[in-house]
Amino acid sequence: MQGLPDQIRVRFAPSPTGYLHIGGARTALFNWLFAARNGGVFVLRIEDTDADRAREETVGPILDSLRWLGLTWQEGPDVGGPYGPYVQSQRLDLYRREAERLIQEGKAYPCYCTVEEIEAAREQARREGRTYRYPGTCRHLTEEERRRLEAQGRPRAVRLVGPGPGETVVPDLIHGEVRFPNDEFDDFVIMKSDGTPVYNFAVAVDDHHMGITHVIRGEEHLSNTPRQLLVYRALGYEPPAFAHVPMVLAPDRSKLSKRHGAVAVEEFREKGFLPEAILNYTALLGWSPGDDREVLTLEEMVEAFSLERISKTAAIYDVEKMTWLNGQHLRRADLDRVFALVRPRLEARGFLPRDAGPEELAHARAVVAAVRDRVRTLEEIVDASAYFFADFEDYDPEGVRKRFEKPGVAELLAEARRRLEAVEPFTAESTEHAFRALCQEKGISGGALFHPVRLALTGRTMGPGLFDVIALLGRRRCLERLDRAVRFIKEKLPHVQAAAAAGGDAGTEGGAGA
RNA sequence: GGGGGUAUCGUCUAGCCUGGCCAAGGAUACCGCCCUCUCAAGGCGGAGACACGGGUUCAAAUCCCGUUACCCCUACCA
Repeated sequence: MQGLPDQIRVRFAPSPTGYLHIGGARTALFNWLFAARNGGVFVLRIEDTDADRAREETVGPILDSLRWLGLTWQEGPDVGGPYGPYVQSQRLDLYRREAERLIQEGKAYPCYCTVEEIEAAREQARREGRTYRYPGTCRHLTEEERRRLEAQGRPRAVRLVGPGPGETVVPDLIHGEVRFPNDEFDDFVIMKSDGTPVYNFAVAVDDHHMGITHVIRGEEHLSNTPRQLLVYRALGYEPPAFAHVPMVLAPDRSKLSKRHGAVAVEEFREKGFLPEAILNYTALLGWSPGDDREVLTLEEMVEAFSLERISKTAAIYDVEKMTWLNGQHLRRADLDRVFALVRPRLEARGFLPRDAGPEELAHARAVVAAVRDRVRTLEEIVDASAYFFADFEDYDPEGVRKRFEKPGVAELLAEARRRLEAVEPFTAESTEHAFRALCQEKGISGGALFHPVRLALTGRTMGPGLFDVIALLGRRRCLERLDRAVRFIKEKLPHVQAAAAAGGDAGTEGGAGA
């Protein structure tokens, strides 16, 4: 890499909203990847200068989600670092000092206009169809006027002296040079009258004082960047490089928010998503590795990452594809880790005692191994393995129609039961052998036996290979469930026997035929 | 209203800078076939897009202009 500073420093700067959503996670990931790729430092900073927002909500969940994803930071509110504190509300002195300096240098000035006065003027302008710009009322106040206004107890905000004519251009690594006419910018407030900084001021001050070299953030900040550039210029600081990444939108193309169902990383975690899948999926939202790979590990992403390969178009996030990717990672993941992740879920459902012994654990682990290839999330593993741990309630209705409502099924299942009772040892191999022999004798196909047995054993029509199911269930449970099925057919489906006797294939509502 | 950004299959994207290799590639989702005791997985196939209109050029998804749509900013929110 050439032309880059000795030490790349990037940051992720969330405000305390109480949760980390997919879009934020992706912004954090892009920063993290950029740092990792270039041997840089990833800094975490909390932007909590908005009193209203910061009050109730917390940063805790955001840090938790980041940590869970594995997007660790070298400097941040919890671990500290040489440029701390990393929470804006603890850096007020800095902002005040910088603002005062600008006032001394004539690049900013105190403003005593009240919010109400400004509101009124803005409203008036709107009625007249004009664009409101702060007229610079307080810009040329004499010392005496200032003292007088101050004496009146007027609130004192600080405004930056706006730019002269011309344009401000934002050099952006993704968008190229974006030009903004300067008459767009008036003397905007940099310090509120309550002594806290305004976002556009605080970011610029912090990014400079924290030595940030590359600002990688959402595109919604692109329009604000010229204002920040104005702050850099006034302060006499060299601005960092900017890269505005396209936004992540909800399925209805609107901005991501809680009301769109699952958008928070924490929710996906609860639903049984793997962190690497979320990382993989969000990376693909606006970035591609340059070849046709889609299932990528973090390491592979680091190796392939570059800002140049980030697209400019907003992306709508699609849970379906993320779920597919999760399945891919679930299959590739180490079985012991998957089991460790599923275990608490099994315990929560009462499928596995919390003090399970080695034998029980080994069995549960084998169940997970058998089931994980056909599901996409951890929670689905639990759903798919329920019948291995507890008796199921009902048989799948469609399965009953297709597999139980056949003449002679009860007898067939009874015979299967006898074979299972006798087979030795009780393994997948030997039971399969015994069942195939039975089919041979009866002159029926494998399916004719396997399907009803599966339904009898699991209540379902789908699942792992039947003989794996049998071995995992164990002899006792198999026999019990086969008995139960025979009873069920005889008691609940007497018409099947009757129909068999009458030689008819009783009333299934036939399809329209192709 | 003003300023800015973006526009390729439903969705995520490759291609665009360095026009021709693009009768536009991959993925997901959907449909079908194969495999198979089922469901998945896997393999194969199908359907599905260059927003619109003008240019420039022998040639445009790629360059230029305009239109439209969507998003962002325009706060003493971040």
